[in-house]
Amino acid sequence: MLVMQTKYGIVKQAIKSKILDGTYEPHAKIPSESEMMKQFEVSRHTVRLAIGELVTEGWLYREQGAGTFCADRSKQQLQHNGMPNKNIAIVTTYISDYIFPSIIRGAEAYLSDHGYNVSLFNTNNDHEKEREYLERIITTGFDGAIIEPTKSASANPNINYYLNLERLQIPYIMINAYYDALEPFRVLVDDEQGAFLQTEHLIKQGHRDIIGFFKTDDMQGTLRMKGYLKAHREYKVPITPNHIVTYSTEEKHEKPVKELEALLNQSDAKPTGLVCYNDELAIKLINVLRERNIKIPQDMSIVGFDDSFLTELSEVKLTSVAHPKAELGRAAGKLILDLIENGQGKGYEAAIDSVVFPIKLVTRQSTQAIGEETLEKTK
Amino acid sequence: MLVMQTKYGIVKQAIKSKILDGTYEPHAKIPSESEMMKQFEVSRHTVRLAIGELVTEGWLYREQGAGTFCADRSKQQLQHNGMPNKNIAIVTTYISDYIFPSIIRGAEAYLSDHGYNVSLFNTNNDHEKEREYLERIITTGFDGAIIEPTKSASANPNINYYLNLERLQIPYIMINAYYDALEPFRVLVDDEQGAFLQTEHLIKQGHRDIIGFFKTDDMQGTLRMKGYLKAHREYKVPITPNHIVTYSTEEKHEKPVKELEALLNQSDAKPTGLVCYNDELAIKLINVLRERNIKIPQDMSIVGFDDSFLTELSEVKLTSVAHPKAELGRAAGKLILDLIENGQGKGYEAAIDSVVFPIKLVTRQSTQAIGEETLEKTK
DNA sequence: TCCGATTTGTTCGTATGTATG
DNA sequence: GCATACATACGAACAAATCGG
Repeated sequence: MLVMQTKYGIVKQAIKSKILDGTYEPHAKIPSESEMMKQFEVSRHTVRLAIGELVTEGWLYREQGAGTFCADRSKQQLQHNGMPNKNIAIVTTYISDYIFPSIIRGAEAYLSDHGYNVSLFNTNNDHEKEREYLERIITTGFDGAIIEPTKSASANPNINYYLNLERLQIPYIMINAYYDALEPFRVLVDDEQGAFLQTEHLIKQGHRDIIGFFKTDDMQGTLRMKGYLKAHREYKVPITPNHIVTYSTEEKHEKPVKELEALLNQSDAKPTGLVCYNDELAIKLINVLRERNIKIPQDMSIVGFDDSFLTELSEVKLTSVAHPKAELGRAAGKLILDLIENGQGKGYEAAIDSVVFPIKLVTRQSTQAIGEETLEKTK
Repeated sequence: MLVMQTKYGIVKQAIKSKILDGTYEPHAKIPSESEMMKQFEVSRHTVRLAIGELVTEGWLYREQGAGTFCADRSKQQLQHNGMPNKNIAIVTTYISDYIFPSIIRGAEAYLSDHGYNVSLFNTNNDHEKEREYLERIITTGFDGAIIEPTKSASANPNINYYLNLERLQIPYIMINAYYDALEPFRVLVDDEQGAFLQTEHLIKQGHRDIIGFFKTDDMQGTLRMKGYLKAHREYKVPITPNHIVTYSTEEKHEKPVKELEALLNQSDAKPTGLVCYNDELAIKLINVLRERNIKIPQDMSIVGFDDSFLTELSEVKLTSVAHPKAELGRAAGKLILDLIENGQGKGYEAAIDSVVFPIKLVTRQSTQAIGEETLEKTK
């Protein structure tokens, strides 16, 4: 649904949300007009306008003297069912992220081969958008959904929608991250282990002052930070607090670069290694280092994450952590089809289970042991 | 219709009668609200109630500032008994191509905002797959399709499917390229002009031996080759046949690199400039040059195509040709909605038209005039 | 059956915002 | 810039239906 800037639109959306997230069950009475007036601090006229439209759209019905009630859409649904065929929704945060297309492609290929259509939605990491799409998944009648959670590190305001999906027996799985409270089926990469490998690699090469850059508004970032810390503890390397740089999606273009520059300018505990949230950031930081004539890997070792095509692009090939991207999408497609075709009711089928993908380090030229001479590159 | 005792019911009935008896013809303006107030001696609110219901029932439509008009009911019947849902298919060749996500995102954002679901299909540039998806689009009942043609340079064995789409009045548009025989609505970048700009730029800087690399299994590549040739002719620069390197999708990882190496090894007519099919190839070729210690731009100028984020990634920032990617997707979304909601039957509506996006050259550091000293980079 | 409180239904008045021509 | 027309919003009053006591 489009963004409603008008008051009645806000009221309308609020009511509709409570229908879709299951707060108002079919035939249950919704609050009276006067209650709504207080609740939203609007006039009765405005409340009536909102309710009126929902009535004409078939969401509610009114009974004079009695109240306004939630309509039972389940019956109309059969008649109304729009998409006759097999449809799966994929909800991601950013379609454009350099890493996502592979995952989407993997899922699309598998699902297409099994006769399903794949619809794409991207939330731009915005909870509002996520809600809008969950509403659409419920109303349009998708057979299942593959969802990358929006802002997975923070509490999710749309929990009720997910619970309603379960109530309506629309299977869904989460990829890359998940909301703890839901305990959904999921397909993940072992992010903590990944960052552990990044950090361990540098520690074993003698690095002690290692900066970690983590995007912490999603679960992946916080897990990777955990892996970074774990490696330090396990190898008894003291942790310097300001060597951990966290940033949010909005800050990704500015903050890490600025923080690195600040850390390079200070004299004590000069960093010799960088652990990056992903390859994109690593490339960005390499550019910063290049401008300061800091040689890689002689003066600074740097490790990326994702093992994307970016690792091969730079002059110095990037050491990175590899995870199977297309396979991850494929596994997600397989899991959701298992759920649709076999398992009704979460937890029923012991045969169906979440998947955690293993991860490994791919060593290239952007890291070396402290003090070591660079080997001449041989092709 | 039953007798309406309420005032708004009377007004409503009166208006409806005049529609049914032909007093108000389709698209004719009906009296304004204030006129109705006088005529029926009721308040404005009452008039609005009456008109409002007629609008939701599809008898009238309102335009702010202009007036209220009689709807054309004859056409709505056809649309209404069809599918209640809004679904658009996007068929691309490669979801994973670094340039595609932006286009898909642009289209997805626009279509989502207008309440449509977007389904994704990728053909891997395989006609078989394309056919499979076209079948699915027809049988599943999509409202429209945005299609990037598979192997657009060669004849298409699935022409009949496209013709059938037209017969079934399922609107479709093509992006990036199109099959000549169909003359579809389309959203394109001016590829020929783009390659003309690439080549012209080098010629004006004194380059005479310019290699052009073109992927010629799609229309874009052949058009770009045309632009390359046109620039040579226009500036009266002789064309060396083996300075044109063509390759297919399958060959893209190997052939251009090998051809470049072969051309560098030969002694006569040493190339001083490279015109690349896209940025990805340009970066790949830059790596080849780097291994041979050929300096860019002193010894070799190189121009990319797409103005993607890759241009900023390399040590030497890449001169490239820019086209608006997300806007192209957006325009495609807009065009298909125009066709769905307004235009039935191709060619009918003169208001709806194909779009060709302008293109421009973005000069960075990977090109310079023959013999010129490199300016020191200043930040 | 009636009463009164509650809830929706109809109607009027008024004001301000915004798009169109 | 101006008048016109629809869009949104507040307030008030009374009518009609429902429901519990």
